[in-house]
Amino acid sequence: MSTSDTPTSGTRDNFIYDIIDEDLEEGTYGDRVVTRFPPEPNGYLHIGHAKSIVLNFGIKHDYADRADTRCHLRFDDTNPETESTEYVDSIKDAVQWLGYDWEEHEYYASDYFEQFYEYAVKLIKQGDAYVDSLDEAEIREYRGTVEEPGRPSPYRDRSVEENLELFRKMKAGEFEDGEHVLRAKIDMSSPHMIMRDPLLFRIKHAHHYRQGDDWCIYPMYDYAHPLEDAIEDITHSLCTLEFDNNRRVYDWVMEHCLEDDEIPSRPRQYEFNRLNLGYTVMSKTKLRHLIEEDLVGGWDDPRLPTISGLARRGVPPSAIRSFCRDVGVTRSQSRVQIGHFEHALRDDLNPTSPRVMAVLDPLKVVVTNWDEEEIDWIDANHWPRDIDKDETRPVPFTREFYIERDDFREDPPDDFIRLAPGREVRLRHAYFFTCEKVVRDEDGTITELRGTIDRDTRGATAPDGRSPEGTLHWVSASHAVPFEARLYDRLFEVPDPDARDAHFTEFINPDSLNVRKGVLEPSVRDLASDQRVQFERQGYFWPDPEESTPDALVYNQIVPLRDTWGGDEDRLTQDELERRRREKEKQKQEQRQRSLEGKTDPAKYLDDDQRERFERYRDDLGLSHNDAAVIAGDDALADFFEAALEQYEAPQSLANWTVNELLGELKDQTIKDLPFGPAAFATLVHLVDTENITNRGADEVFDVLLEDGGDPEAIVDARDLRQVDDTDALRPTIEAVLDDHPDEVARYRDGKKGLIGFFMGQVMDATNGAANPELARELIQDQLDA
RNA sequence: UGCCCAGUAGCUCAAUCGGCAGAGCGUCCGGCUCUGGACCGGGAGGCUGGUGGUUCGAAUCCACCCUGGGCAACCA
Repeated sequence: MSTSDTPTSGTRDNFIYDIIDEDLEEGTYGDRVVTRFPPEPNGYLHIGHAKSIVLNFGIKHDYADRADTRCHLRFDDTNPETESTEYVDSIKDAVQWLGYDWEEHEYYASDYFEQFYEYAVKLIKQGDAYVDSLDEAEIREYRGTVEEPGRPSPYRDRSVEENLELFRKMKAGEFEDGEHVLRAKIDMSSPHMIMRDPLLFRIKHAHHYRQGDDWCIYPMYDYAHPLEDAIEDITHSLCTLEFDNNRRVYDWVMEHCLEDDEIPSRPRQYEFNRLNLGYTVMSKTKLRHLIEEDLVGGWDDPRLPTISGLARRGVPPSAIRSFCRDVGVTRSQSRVQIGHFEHALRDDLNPTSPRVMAVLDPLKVVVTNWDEEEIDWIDANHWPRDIDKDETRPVPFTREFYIERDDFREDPPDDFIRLAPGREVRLRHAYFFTCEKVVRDEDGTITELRGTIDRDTRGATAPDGRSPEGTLHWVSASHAVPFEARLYDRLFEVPDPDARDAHFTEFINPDSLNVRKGVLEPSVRDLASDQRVQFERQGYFWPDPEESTPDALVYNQIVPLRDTWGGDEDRLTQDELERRRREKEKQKQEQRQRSLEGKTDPAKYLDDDQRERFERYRDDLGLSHNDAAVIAGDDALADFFEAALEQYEAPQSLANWTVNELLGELKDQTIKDLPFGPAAFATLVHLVDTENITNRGADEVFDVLLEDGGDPEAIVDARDLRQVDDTDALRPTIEAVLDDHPDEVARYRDGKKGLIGFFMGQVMDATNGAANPELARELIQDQLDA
């Protein structure tokens, strides 16, 4: 994995980049690639927004060498009631902190209010919008439900003049809130709820933080957002999956507001999966709840996933960037494990954080063979050997020092490699130490350890080559710098606190903040106040920017080191993996059962006429049950099929092509719009049946037909697609393919039989799909087994 | 039969418009080591949600079904 921001192969590739590549190739937007990050200034940004920021600004950087790129920062401030300048500023801080620069492209939706109004007037004039005077409850009622169609509002057919006049008055402030709204006139019976005449403008006599009291009508998101994109000449408008449905209105607004010549290069919306992190909450309301109830310290509490919280905790922006690139941009919902995030942090911090020693829970150790006054200043490297840096700092070794209480066990388990009575350990950078005596107070608590060091082991290596298994960090007692360490753990005890029956605060982890009074080695005084460091064997830390002072140092734990020894109970054990595998297998079984039980006959959905047709297809024409039902159930398809049948009387062949090939192309066009008719279709199928062309060749002809129409025979001749089923003609091609791929041949002969598909593909490509596949397969097999 | 989206290794994602099912993380084992860290090497882990169909060939195309999520705000 890479920690740099230069896009590396693998991490930058996602379906959006594919789309951009294609647009660049086809010149949809010339050489422009313009994205935008459009937050509403009504809350603080969190790591979920970071993913969007990294995506949008990342595109600007990644395509800079090939295209004219920009990324706008746009405040989507169309709702005066919740927005404020305070949020605008915090959002700008967050974007900058993440390392991105919007340059002069800082925009506000509220600056476009006049244009939104003008476009609305245009819609009204076109008859595409109307003023509705139903109240809120009535509008809801008229809209219907997901199962029942809506009904048109009684005001739906007001004249253009009346609508214009009312809308003007709405703007002029002549009505109260809620008296009227402006609606798009689309389709009240649409199966898509969003298209049942969506609201465009509502009346709101409210003070806007930027526009003051200039406006009393405010546009809705579905109307404003596409126009904002269009006004700014955005090319790729990226948003999260839950806006998928809204894309229909987005497209509608584009097509009804823009001029015809603007349509081809209009912005298009693409949806990607939002970031869900385990063991935390991300919604604005839940975050606000935590703060208002004093369950955390504020928006910048280091346990929060807010950008300000992460920044205060010490997470480097570069780590967030690489994490966001790592999690992937797809269309499938997902929840990312917190361990993934922590890995990204360590990966970023490891090569950039100098090592120092800190003891968080001190236990005093006295070296009985070391004088009170003697100080050995050791030149200790800030970096481990595998990092290519070598600054050092002086570390004092003295008679008394502290070690971590945890690092000593009086009665250690077998796999414990640290200090125990009579055992020798290595003191990092210093000497080997052997524990000889345990001192305790009257309660039995250990207060002190006594023992000796081996003076020959200075530099922590022994001349005789012995090497203790354990290495401990330590801090000289006489030179110790006291400090406070704040250790943070996940805020919630469950991975999905917001998806449970109980209120999410029930799952708050009581130990999410753990404060320790510890000691630091003196060299930390020489570090910059914002220097991130690794406390050896513990984790990455930095001074709290708000509360740490030179006299009272406070360090935040950014992330602990990976710990492979005991302790961590939610690590995935082998048993747990096995259990999950079994669970998954079981669920699959159950699902198989259910899906078998739920299976219905497609003929069940046919009406009487269709059923009659279905029976005729099945009984008279001998079509398979399924094909008969599919074709009979679609009137236009059935007409097409029957027309083709008059041309060429091969029912099942035509049915196969109709169902399996034609139907697949009919997702975004109708039969009427096809550039070819049933006759051409029948000819094509006939060519296949008579073995004039292969199925693969037929696919190619079909593609041409779909694109430009034409005569199949002519296409076959023009492209030289006639089937080759002559062994002598094929053999040289096959030999050439095998010669060109000696590695694959070797692997095939080694047992990787799946490669036959690869060879077939090569041969079919080489012959432009004309080779008789059965024959080709046979010949390839012969050659390979020879 | 409301509409839309998605189901690939434990997790996050790939698979060049039908042609070798792969990568990172995690896990296990080994190596290295003055951090139980980092790094290096290796292993395990898959009926591509299911059943049929089309095809020489299906994760990919078709049908039906199953599971999860989204959509019925004068929020965005």
